[in-house]
Amino acid sequence: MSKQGTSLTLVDLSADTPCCPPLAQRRVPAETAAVLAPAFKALGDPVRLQLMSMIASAEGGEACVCDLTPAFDLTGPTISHHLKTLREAGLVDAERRGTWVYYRARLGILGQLAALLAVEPVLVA
Amino acid sequence: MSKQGTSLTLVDLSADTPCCPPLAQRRVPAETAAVLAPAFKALGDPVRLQLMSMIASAEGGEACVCDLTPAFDLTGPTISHHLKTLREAGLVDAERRGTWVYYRARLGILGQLAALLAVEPVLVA
DNA sequence: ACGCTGTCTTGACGTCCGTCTAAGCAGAGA
DNA sequence: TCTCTGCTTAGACGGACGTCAAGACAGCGT
Repeated sequence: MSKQGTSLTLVDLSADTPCCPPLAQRRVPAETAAVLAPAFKALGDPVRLQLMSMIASAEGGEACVCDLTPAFDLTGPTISHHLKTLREAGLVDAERRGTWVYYRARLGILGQLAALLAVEPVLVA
Repeated sequence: MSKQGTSLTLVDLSADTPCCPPLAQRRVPAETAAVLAPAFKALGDPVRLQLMSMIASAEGGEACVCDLTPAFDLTGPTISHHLKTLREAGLVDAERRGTWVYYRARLGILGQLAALLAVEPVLVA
């Protein structure tokens, strides 16, 4: 987890990096913004926001693509494309188990984004 | 700026609407996603994320365009365009006082977005 | 009143994004 | 092995986005 991964197209955002104080407390540096903005951009589409919610709120924290796809009036490839976007943003993980592919939310990343937007100091249980 | 925001294409997101439980607790409905996604999309650009942070973390909660613009290697109109995007997303308010225009962050909206992303229940003081 | 300074709007251009159809790949079952 | 089902990738197309240069508008100072 050394910080050498600067050439990544993908977001790093390992959960063990506390990442940053609230946006409203200290000005976000350019490099940090460059790393975090793609995550927000990934959530900036209604379909992906719903996908993210369906995955994160699913039983066991994971959802099958076969359950996600029929929830939208979109073709399979389009849903797959959106899931890939979420994956590349580091927001979800994919795992194939037999016939089906399951997606699991990275709650740590989600929590970091929440902390960044938090106005009041966030108290975590 | 006589726009009072009644016929809106703009996001409503009034601070008095609790809006929604955490994304990871209950599935976000399509209409809610359609309203919230533009706010995340607005934060999905490194420049706007920095602008948002600079405004929210500024003294008195507001920042002058004349302070924001020179912080980037971008032209004035481009910064103005990004600020308009933040304004239309309901994330900031603009006010002209004499020569300069000041932008103020809508912390309530920011807090709602944070609450939506929150994984653990958020305790607000 | 006049010009000056600061900000916003307009119009344009290149790139990226969301969506589709068609094709490719991976497992499961017969 | 062959085929069927489920998911992803590839290619294409229309629309939206980020950026800039040029022009327009609003206040201030002389």
